[in-house]
Order: sequence, then C-alpha cells, then structure tokens
Amino acid sequence: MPRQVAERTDLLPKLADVFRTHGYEGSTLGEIGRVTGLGKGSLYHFFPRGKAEMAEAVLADIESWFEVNVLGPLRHPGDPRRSIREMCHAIDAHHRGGRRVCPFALFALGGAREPFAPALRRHFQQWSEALARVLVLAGRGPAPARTEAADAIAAIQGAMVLARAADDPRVFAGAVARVEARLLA
Amino acid sequence: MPRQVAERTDLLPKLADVFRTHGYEGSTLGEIGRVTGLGKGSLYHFFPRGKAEMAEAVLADIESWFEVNVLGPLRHPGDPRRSIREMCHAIDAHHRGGRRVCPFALFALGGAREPFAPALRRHFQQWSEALARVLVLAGRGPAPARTEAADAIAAIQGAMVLARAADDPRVFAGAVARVEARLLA
DNA sequence: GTCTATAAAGCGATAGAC
DNA sequence: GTCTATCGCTTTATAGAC
Repeated sequence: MPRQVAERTDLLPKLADVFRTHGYEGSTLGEIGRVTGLGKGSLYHFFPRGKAEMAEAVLADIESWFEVNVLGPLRHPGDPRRSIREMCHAIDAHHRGGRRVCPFALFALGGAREPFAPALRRHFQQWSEALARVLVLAGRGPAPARTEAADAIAAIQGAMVLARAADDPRVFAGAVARVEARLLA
Repeated sequence: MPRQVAERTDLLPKLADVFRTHGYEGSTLGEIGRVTGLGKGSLYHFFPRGKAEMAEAVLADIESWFEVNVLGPLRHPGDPRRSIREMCHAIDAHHRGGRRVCPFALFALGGAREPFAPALRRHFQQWSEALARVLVLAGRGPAPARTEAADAIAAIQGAMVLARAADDPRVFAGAVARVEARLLA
C-alpha cells in the first residue's frame, strides 16, 4: 500500500469515524493509524497536539458541514416548512439510521467533555436558536418555538441512543419522521 | 482512613458514579480504587473478571432500581396517569437534572457497547413496552401508544445530552416536565 | 511527509503475604 | 478481605533517519 502525500482535510472523515465508533477515550493512536494508513509521525505532523487536536478538528469539520447543510437552510428560509424538511432529511442521511453517532452527543455524555465543552454548548445552542427562529416564521410564538426546537433536537439525539440500543436503524428514521411531522404541524 | 470489611453491594453506587462520569473506557482501575478506597486486590476479590464485571454489576444494579421505581409503578397502574407521574418524578430525581448520566445511554452511544448490547436492548425495550401498555390503558390505540412511548424515552435521553452540553440542569427538568405533560394529554 | 525506534507513563490483571 | 509488588501490554508522545 504505497502512500502518497496526505492532506489534513482528507483525514478528517476517517478520524470522525474512529471517534464515532470508539468515543474519545476509546480511540487510540494505534486504531487511528490503522484507519488512516498513517504512522504516528505523520499524525503528529498534522496534529502536533495529538489526539485532543484531532478530536477538535473533527468537531470543527462536522460543525462546518452542519453550518452548510442544516443551519444554512434554517437561516435563509424561503419557505420555513421547506427548510424544516431539509434539516430532517440532512440529519437522517447524515446519521444513517443512528448508526453514525453524533460526536457532539457522544462527547456530551462521555467523560472527556470538559475540553470540548465550549464547542458542545455552541453547537446545540446555535442549532436550537436557528430552528426556533424558523418555527416563529412558521407561526409559533417565541416561547413555544424555543421549547419545541429544544424538544425536537433532544428527540433526535435520544432516538440515536434508542436506535443503537435496539440495533435497529428504523427506530431512528421513524423518530426523525415524527419530529418532522410535529414541527410541520 | 482505616478500612473495614466492604460489601459488594456498597460498592455499586460508587462504581456507577465512576462509569457515569468517565464512560467505560475512560474508567480506570486506578480511579475506581481511589473512589472506593479499595486496592486492586479487593476489587478483584469482589469482581474476579475485573472491569467488565464491574460494569455489568452496575447495569444490573440500576436495572433493579429501575424495576422497582419505574417499571413497577408502570406495571401495576391503579391509575395510569398517576403511574406516568411517578415515572417522570423518579427519572427526574434519579438523573439530577441530567448531571447524572444514564449508563445505559452512555454505553449505547459509546464504543464498548457490544458486551452490554443485550442488557441495553432489554432495558429500553422493557421500559418502552411498559410505558406503551400504560398509554393504552390511558386511552391510546396500540400503535400510537408504542411510538409515543418510544418518543418519550428518546426525549428523556436526548434531554440528558442537551442538558450536559448546555451545562444547565433546568434543560433536563423542563424537558421531563413537557414529556409528562404530553403523556398525560 | 513518512517512517521506525523508543521513551515514559498508565493500563488491566495476577500473585502472594498478611 | 485487603494490601503491595509486579507482570506484560498498551498508551501517548517524541526523536531522528530518510
């Protein structure tokens, strides 16, 4: 397996997979090296501060995906209902029936959350606020919009837990569909 | 700190705290020894198979708490509405505003779930079925009762994620209150 | 940019004295 | 039942050759 010059950006999806699968503490440089095909020397070349920097980069990468595919549509809503549908579709596709865990949720529950606390808070807060604004556009009052947005996001995160516990992707897809229906009601 | 004869049962709450705080992989025998005040020799005396057996025992312990405080009321419902209120109260009190994470949720998202998969599946399935039965007694049709039960449990698990990300216990308490209201509607 | 070798620390687990 | 000492392994991280 001859290896060419790697780019930091190309590594991020593979790193994300590792962190998603094993959590932060469970992810080892050995496994990361195996998945990326890179030795520790290369990994430290791209991420001088090691594992912590890799995890930060993964969160930042997902954040920017999220910005484009979820927050973007929510913030420029031609039609509020359409942007809600886009959000739910993007979420469902991205998480693959709950099999692809959200590292933000994983880190929020897990033991190594302190270093990532600001990123976690920001992520869910931005999402929640953007969704609440759309719900106001769709006709809700400001206060109900906020709780409904928070509940929708919680329902999605919780559905991921249940889907993985049941080992059944349909659990996740069904839950997201009901979230969508409730938001559109 | 002179140490007396310990009992396995007394250790379980402390072990649960460690696993809750650090996750499975993040929990080390060093930390467990520190929290329990016991050396590795003692720990292996109580749990010959080591860390895995400790985690299993913690899940079993929570399961039996759950059986008494949540499933019990749900299964012998004098008044369905009352048993729903009891469930929500027990959940809220037990999780302390989401600060005390549910190890079942943590393990479901985390990387070491395979050894615990049967316990995880059983836990959420029993909870879901018991709640669905109560909802049927409260007047729902069988199918809506099932999805509503699953959604309620997901809402609780997801609220734990959001509460920890926001570092705000009120997020959890509020979400549980709304779950209760929806189930009682 | 990538590798191998290696350091230093921590890991789970065991043995054996008390 | 509890401890200390220790084993063998893995961990993160660094150094230096190429």
